[in-house]
Amino acid sequence: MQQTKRNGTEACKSAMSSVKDALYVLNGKWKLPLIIALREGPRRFNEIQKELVDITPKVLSKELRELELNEFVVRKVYHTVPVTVIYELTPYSSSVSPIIEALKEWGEQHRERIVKHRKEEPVTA
Amino acid sequence: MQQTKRNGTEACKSAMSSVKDALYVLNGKWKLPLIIALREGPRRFNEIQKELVDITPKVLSKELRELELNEFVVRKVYHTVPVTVIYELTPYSSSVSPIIEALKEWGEQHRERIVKHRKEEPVTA
DNA sequence: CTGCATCCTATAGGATACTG
DNA sequence: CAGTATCCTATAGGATGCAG
Repeated sequence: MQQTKRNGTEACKSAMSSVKDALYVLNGKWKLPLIIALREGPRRFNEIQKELVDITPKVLSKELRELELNEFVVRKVYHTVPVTVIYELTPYSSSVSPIIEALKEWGEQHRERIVKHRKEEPVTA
Repeated sequence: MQQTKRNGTEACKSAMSSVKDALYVLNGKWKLPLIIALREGPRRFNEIQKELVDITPKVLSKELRELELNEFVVRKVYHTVPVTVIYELTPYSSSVSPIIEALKEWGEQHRERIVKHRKEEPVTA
């Protein structure tokens, strides 16, 4: 089976669809930051909201539900008065650590790169 | 400096903001798949469109412009008739490879996990 | 405290048709 | 061939207020 035309190779197609799957599950602005926050330990709704700074309760609630569905997070309810709800990571959630590390490394380096570029340029206007 | 309350640690905050930076640049459905496609070699607009299957010219055009801005891609124009335009990856683009690899690995494993779960469950309704 | 209900805006992304 | 123009929908995400 020869590859005369410049079609995508099988390896490429496979990589593409796996990456798409991953992006589909981890999409959005908050999923990964949320997991990062919970890596510090189990947290209550309000605590999480404070750590993520700009997230509204509605969005946080939705994100937590989606993370629960994908089995990254478990929700534990304690029948105190008033009720206490604790969110904590599952063991499965640690499977995304390599992704988080890669993004973290890259984000740091990219930021440095941007800053350096700015310095090399004359002041604009 | 003691950590009595359950505030986010500095390490956590730093990780979170780096990851956010990365997500900001690599956001959307197509950026990473596009880079994966171009790893096979330089491509013309229409060739890329075919490989990404479902992308429309408008969206492809926009994504390519953004990748160019972030210096992942260069656009080369050849003044043939009709004009030929080639997109190719820059050396800098390879800095995202660890991210792509991590997502690819995880996407594969996650898919397997889902399939296995399905098998273990009785048929729904 | 832990969210949900409601309303709203902005953006992503798609369909279709068209131009140099 | 390599896009642009126009129009459209769906979704993300935010603001505010309220309920158990």
